[in-house]
Amino acid sequence: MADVAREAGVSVATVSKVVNGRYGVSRATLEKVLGVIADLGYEASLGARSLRSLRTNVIGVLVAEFEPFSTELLKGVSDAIDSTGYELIAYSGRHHGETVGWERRSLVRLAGSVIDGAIVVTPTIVDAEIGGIPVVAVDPHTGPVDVPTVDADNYAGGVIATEYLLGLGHRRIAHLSGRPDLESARLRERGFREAMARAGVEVDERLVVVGGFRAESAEGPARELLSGPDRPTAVFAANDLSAIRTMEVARSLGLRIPEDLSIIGFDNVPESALATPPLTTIAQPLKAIGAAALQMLVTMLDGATPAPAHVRLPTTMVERASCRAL
Amino acid sequence: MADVAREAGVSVATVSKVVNGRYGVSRATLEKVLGVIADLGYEASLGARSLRSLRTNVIGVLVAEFEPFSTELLKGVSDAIDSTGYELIAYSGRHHGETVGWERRSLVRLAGSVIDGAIVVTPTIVDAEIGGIPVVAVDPHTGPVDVPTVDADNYAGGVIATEYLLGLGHRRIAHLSGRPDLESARLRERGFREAMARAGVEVDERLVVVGGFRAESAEGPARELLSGPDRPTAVFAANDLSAIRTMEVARSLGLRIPEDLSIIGFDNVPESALATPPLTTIAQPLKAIGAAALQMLVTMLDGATPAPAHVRLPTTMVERASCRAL
DNA sequence: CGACCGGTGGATAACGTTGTCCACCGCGCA
DNA sequence: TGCGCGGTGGACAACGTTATCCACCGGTCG
Repeated sequence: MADVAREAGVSVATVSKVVNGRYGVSRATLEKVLGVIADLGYEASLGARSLRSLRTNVIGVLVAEFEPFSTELLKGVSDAIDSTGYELIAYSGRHHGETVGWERRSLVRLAGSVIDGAIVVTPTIVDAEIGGIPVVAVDPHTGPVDVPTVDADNYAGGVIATEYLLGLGHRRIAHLSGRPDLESARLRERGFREAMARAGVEVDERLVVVGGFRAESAEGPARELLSGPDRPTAVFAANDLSAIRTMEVARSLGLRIPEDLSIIGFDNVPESALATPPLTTIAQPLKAIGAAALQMLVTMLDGATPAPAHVRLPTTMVERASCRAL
Repeated sequence: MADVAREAGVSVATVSKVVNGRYGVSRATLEKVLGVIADLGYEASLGARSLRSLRTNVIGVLVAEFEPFSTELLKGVSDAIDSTGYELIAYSGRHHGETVGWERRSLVRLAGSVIDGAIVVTPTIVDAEIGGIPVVAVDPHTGPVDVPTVDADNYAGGVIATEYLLGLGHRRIAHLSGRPDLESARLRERGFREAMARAGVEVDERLVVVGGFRAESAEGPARELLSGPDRPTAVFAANDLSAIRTMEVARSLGLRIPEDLSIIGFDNVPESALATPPLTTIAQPLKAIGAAALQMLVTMLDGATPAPAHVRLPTTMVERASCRAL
């Protein structure tokens, strides 16, 4: 900045004013300084700026890991950020095998020097303010908290999936549930039970088993479910990964899909469209979730309180070929 | 830091020494200070630190966009970084529709205040040093440059794929090539031609068409290739996306795979395993590439020159079910 | 017994920016 | 003509950290 000032024949203070679009500088000086900045390719030091002004115009997205879910979300945030004037960095905090407290530590480190606010996409929840910066949580897995949140309507998704199967005439419907410690999984199961109850169909508890959210963890329970004496005609799996694995298990048991068994998943991951047969599933509007979270965070950065503090976006069904009418 | 110093009854200078593991602090003071730091949850301000010491211990990965390719690579870097003592941030630079120069601008902004070095995963290449920080390029698309680079052996991959098809007895082999402006695509085609020449099989130029790297761009050329009078018995597609679309086109033309047409792809994207039939393809060691790039960058950060300056990792074939012997 | 030396901790000056004053200059109005 | 005022630019002190000194203290060696 000193270089720019010298080259333009003004003081650093004036350059600072120009850079920050402050009032009190004549048009002639403004253009002169702007010209020099362009010539020299000057970029303000983020560190020094934040040190002084406590603002960096950068927001961070903290993810547990870079996988399809968080990546798609990131894309949503990335698309939406252009209009806000903020920059975006993504940050994966899990390190050194520490499993607890890393979110907080990661956030604190960047807060107050690199980022003005954060969107956290992690299972364990944090406070509404960490290191003095506002935080929005996406898909919080641990129930109601005081942090502003954005998530998909997992409950409604469970209802939609179940009602779809009921509408196709199925009555013996199994639910391969997700990780019981995660709120999203519990909500999907609640939706399932609610839809069954509303339709007056009793849930056979032997048909509700925990499958987790990974293919491997679902394999055993799926096999158990399908090799019993009185097997279901349809399965609502808590996510696509377990649904796809369930299809494979079914095939290995000689069951055809959807002729002998209907399966519906949750999440609409890219693979589900390519599975054999293509998987009918419930889609989460990941990009919209990312965009909404960003919007809330920007509101908070402007000093306002986002209303509502908890946004729940609708889930929709993607009908493919893994279910059939009974 | 002042708080910590007061609480521990020492000066800020001493706290700084403790934080940085500098010599000249007694064990007693060390532990005292460490204890207070833990109590207060103190985290050094990255901005201030870099302002003074020109080091942040953070390296950045600059990607054009968050898609499967860069995400997998990111995971490789992320896995490898634990042992280095550096932190990782990812950064997507494309903004506001600017298509040129954004890499440089993004890098300069973060350089010198946030990151100590960068791994760039972008098509257009940059200088070896930007804003004074070292840079490693991954999969540079524009041929030899003076930046240290890491990429997969696209040429050998082309050879392997073609020789595989030749070994299955195919002679009329088509190549659906990638974006001609990208070095990786040209190398894959070179590998194809070399393998054909070595086997003494002449390339029918009508069977070499540009398909690009996206499913949509490949559809037309694929259809043209397969509906001609003297259609090929095998297709080597420049990437999996175009290969999968080619399979769909083939099916729509009444061709069975692999009975009537063998297809091999490139990249081994997750979808390829789930395609119908599962796609035989050439895999790039994405995680290894990320890890190698990180290793080179760390070497450069230590002041050394990485040797060799260009690392080329081997591609391997993943044999699935989309090819058969003639 | 005195000087030196290793070991320890502190004072202090940067690093590059921004916000707050303050000074100056020319013009209009009393 | 003198005073005030708006418009412009600059001086200067922070922000939180680190590197470079420098001071002190106890012990040891000559």
